[in-house]
Parts: sequence; structure tokens; C-alpha cells
Amino acid sequence: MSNGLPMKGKRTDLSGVHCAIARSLEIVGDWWSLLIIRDAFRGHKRFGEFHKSLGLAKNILSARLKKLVDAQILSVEADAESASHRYVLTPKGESLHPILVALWQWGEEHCFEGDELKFVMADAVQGKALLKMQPTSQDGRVLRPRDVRLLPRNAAAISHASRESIGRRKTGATRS
Amino acid sequence: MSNGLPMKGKRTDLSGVHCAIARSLEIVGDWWSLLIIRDAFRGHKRFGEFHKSLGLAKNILSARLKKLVDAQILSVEADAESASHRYVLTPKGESLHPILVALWQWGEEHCFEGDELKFVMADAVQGKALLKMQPTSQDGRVLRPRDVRLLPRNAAAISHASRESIGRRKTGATRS
DNA sequence: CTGTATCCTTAAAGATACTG
DNA sequence: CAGTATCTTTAAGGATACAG
Repeated sequence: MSNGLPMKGKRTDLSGVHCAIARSLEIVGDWWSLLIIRDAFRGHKRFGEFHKSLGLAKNILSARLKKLVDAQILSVEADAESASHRYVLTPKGESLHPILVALWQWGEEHCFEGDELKFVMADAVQGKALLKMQPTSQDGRVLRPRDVRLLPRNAAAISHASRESIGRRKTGATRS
Repeated sequence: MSNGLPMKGKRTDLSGVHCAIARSLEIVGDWWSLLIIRDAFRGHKRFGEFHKSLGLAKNILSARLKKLVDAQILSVEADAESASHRYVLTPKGESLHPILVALWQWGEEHCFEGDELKFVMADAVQGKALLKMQPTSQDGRVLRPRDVRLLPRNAAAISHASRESIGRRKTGATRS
């Protein structure tokens, strides 16, 4: 973090900044990209599907799809028959899933009045709502914002242990 | 989900849509809001701090702060002495933390070349990197995108059990 | 030092027509 | 149906001057 912001150049170029959040937003932080990606997770693949679902202008959709392909979030598969393409999520694109889930969960909690909320994100197998995603330490404590810091890369254990690799959690967790 | 998109009206109004992601983005999905919120998590409180850190025009910063206050993500505390305000995160604002962490983790993994990455998000107590946040079922299985579905609200258990409330996980987890 | 008000520029978004 | 090419609109972003 700490601003080595480049600035200057209509609409502020955030690439080059140390902050990973800014870098992510640079790629995926505009009006439509995340919604397109959401639709891709829903299984949409063709131009027309995105277009119908999102209702945005075709030129914009076209531009966004290109941008996402350039960023290697989507890849294109030519479709011989229909002279069309299929846009499918790459692994890099698939790894955006936690961001969408986090957005969904926040919206679910804060952006609906009374009975407006019609759907919940659920485990497809058991049909139960997901756990709320929360920042968690390697030993399984849920961390409040103030318990999370940015540390110089070398000072901290870099490996992101996957949830599988940790033993059962031991300490009392901080309450959210 | 499934588009009851309202549309029409320069820059497409997403409120009113069933999709919680769209609703979240409506509030927080623009160029600057999430960066302002990031700074708020960093402890920034005053106009000038945000301004210096972000380098955006003051009128825009002003507008964004207002918008975030209206959305009850920030609250304003008048500061008698300095004739200034302090902008502090409300609980609703604090609950955006998982979104920022998810963005950070994705950016960390995908938006840096070689040695560019200088900081990692770490547990302040132990100084170790956080677990990667991943969608998880109530019994602790990490879920791949295709294992997550939107279900009608009533069909799924609505409560978001907190991580504390579940027993130790039992089944082999799906590998990411 | 905090912010607001004003003006100007530009690029993002929409509409529509058009090509394969 | 899938996309590209133009044209127009408009609001977001920047610069700067100004007020409490």
C-alpha cells in the first residue's frame, strides 16, 4: 500500500500501485465486469446470453468481453457452426468466485428490505446456506478488521495454507 | 437473480434487482468507494487523509464520502476544534471487510509480477498470512463454484452459521 | 486545514445501423 | 444470431478558485 499512486491520465491508472485491492479493481472494478463474470458463473457462455441478461449496449459488452479475455479471466472458444464464440472462465476467472460470494453475502445482509430477498447462495449438495466468509487466521480464528494487518511480504509466512491443511482450530475465536 | 433488470436511465440503475451482487455493486461498485473504504480500514478518518492517500479530486472525494455516509457505511463525527469531520466505519461498513480481503487475495495471486508484491494481509497477532477465504458449506467443505447454487430463500437454511458454531469438519473437502 | 462550488474535458454508456 | 462501427449523450473525473 502507501501511495506510489501514479495518477495523471484521465481516470487514474491504478496498476503499478502496491495495493492488491487497487490492482484487482483495476481489472474487475468497473460497472459491468463483475456482473459479466457473475453470469459466467451462472453458466452463460454466449454473447447473446450475456446481452439478454445484462441489457447493456452491445458495443460495451463487446468491449468488456475483450477486456476480460485480455486479462485472461475469460477465454474464447470458437464455435465452428454458429460463427460465434463461447466465453468460458479460465482458472484465473474461477478464482474470482470468493469475491462474488463476499459481495453476495454482504448485499444479502444489507441491501434488501423485509421480504425482497428471493435467493440465497447455498451448498448445492445439501441445500443449506453457505457459511459467511470471514477473514481467518491459519489456526482458524475469525479475525476482525483490526486484527488484520498488512505486513512486509518477508515478515509473514507467505503460503496461503488451504483450509484442509490446518489442524483443528484451538483458540477461542474473536466474535464478529 | 434472473433479470428483472430495470434498465433505462443513463448508467443503469441496478437497485431493485434481485441479485445481491448487483445491489452491492450499486453501492460500492464504483471506482473510488472501495478504495476509500480500504483507507478507512487502514485507520484514515479525515478528509485530508483520504485526499492525500488517494489523490482524487476533492469534489469527487466529497461526493463519494457523502454517498457512503448516506449508505450508512461511514458515519460522520463532527470535530469541534478543527471544524472538520471524522469519517468512521459503521458496523455495516465494517462488514465489507471480507470483500476487501477477497479482492486483496485475488490481486495478490494474480496481479503481481515476480517480486512486485510488497505486502501480505496477515494475522496481526501471529504475523502469519491469512487463510485464503473460500466459500464453505456449513459442515466445512470448501466449495467450488459449481458446488454453489442460488436457491429460493425458503428452500435453504437461511441462517449463516458463524464459523464458531459448527463442529469440526468431517468430510473430505473438495480440492480447489 | 476542510470542505464546497464552478467550470471543463473526456471517456464510458446508450442507441442504432450495419456486416458476416 | 453474433458482433462491429458510428454517433450522441451524459455523468464521472480533474483543476482551480473560493468559503468557513
